[in-house]
Amino acid sequence: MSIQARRERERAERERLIIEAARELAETEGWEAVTTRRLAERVEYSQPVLYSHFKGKDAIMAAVAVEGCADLAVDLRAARLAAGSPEEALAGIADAYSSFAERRPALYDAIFSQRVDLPFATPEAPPALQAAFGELLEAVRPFAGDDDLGLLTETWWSGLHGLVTLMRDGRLPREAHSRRVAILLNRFAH
Amino acid sequence: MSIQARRERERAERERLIIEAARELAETEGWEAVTTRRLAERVEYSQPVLYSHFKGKDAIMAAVAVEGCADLAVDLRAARLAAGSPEEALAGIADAYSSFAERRPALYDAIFSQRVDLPFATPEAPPALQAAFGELLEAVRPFAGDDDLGLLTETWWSGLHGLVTLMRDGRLPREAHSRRVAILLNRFAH
DNA sequence: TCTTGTTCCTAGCGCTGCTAGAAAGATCTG
DNA sequence: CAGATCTTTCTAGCAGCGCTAGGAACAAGA
Repeated sequence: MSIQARRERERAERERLIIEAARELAETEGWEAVTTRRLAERVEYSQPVLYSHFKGKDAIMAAVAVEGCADLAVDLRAARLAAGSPEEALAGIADAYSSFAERRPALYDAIFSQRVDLPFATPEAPPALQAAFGELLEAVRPFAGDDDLGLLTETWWSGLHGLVTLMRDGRLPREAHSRRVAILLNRFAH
Repeated sequence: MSIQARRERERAERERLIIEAARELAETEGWEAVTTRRLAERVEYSQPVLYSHFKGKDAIMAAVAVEGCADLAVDLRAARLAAGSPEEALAGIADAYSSFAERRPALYDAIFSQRVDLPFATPEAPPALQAAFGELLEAVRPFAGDDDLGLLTETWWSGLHGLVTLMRDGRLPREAHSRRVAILLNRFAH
């Protein structure tokens, strides 16, 4: 019994090590630098070990994404709770969201941009993901009016996501970001 | 003189052939199927020939993107001109945009999602790109009010882009797309 | 101490984007 | 028409990728 337990503990530990190494490597050098070879070298095991933990590279990215999402949820929650009014809350969330995408682009990519098979808008979605979306939802709620809250939140979120990704890929000029966010806010928090 | 001219003409023809082959391959099998080897095989030349026309695979994708953008601009223009009112025009543009992204995902990706070095929000941006953005701009103009038209258009476009990409990557449920677009319209065309 | 079962690594497959250097072809000169 | 030149194009290969089969090394129970 105890032997089995120790083994499982060690396995779990190593899995954490892999995820952490992948996250670090992605955040410092970008996802294109995260290869199975470099990852294996970092955790000081051979490549095939990675495949005994994860189905493939995509699954590793998905794991990193889920973890990153928890961080995002924390940020969003803090921003929302620090606000003094619904308007402030929505603005704060928008800021926190932008800031997360700016500070941790690799994480943001893994969660929202890279093609990675994570269940999203379903009950099977990871709790961290649901938590993050829940924060957006609560911030939007005061402005729902007659609109469906879920759909409205998705639309607002899409706006933020679009602004953030288009800017980050050089398709929107960086310097006007906050003004664009302000416009979006104006249109959703009347 | 004439020899030189013929050579240049043939070169230009071959370049077109490459771009067309890349677009076709991408549209039928996705960008991950567009490899330099398969592309070379399609145009019935060896790989190195591709590199005498383009700096690399990214440059080929950029060329396809620019062409695709011209198509998009045509679609948007048609939608705008067919409308009977500013509200209809904006809704029509949104529809045409969504439809383009849905019908030609590879093209949409090359233009707006893939990391490809195209100058965007600058005077050096390809005319096709400026034309497409111009259509959005004209559709948004009637609703600008006190907002800066350029920034407002960018924000509106970001909303559309977010909706489209998040849906396409499975992060938003497909079936409610039109309702989300309607919400976005409501918020921008009051 | 030997056998069993698990864990892990070495080596390799088929692919990628890209390029050096040789071969082949077209063009101009004697 | 023959030979030299210059351009174009191809063959072959590099270093890297994600991923995996098969055997070596190790730990556990008899």
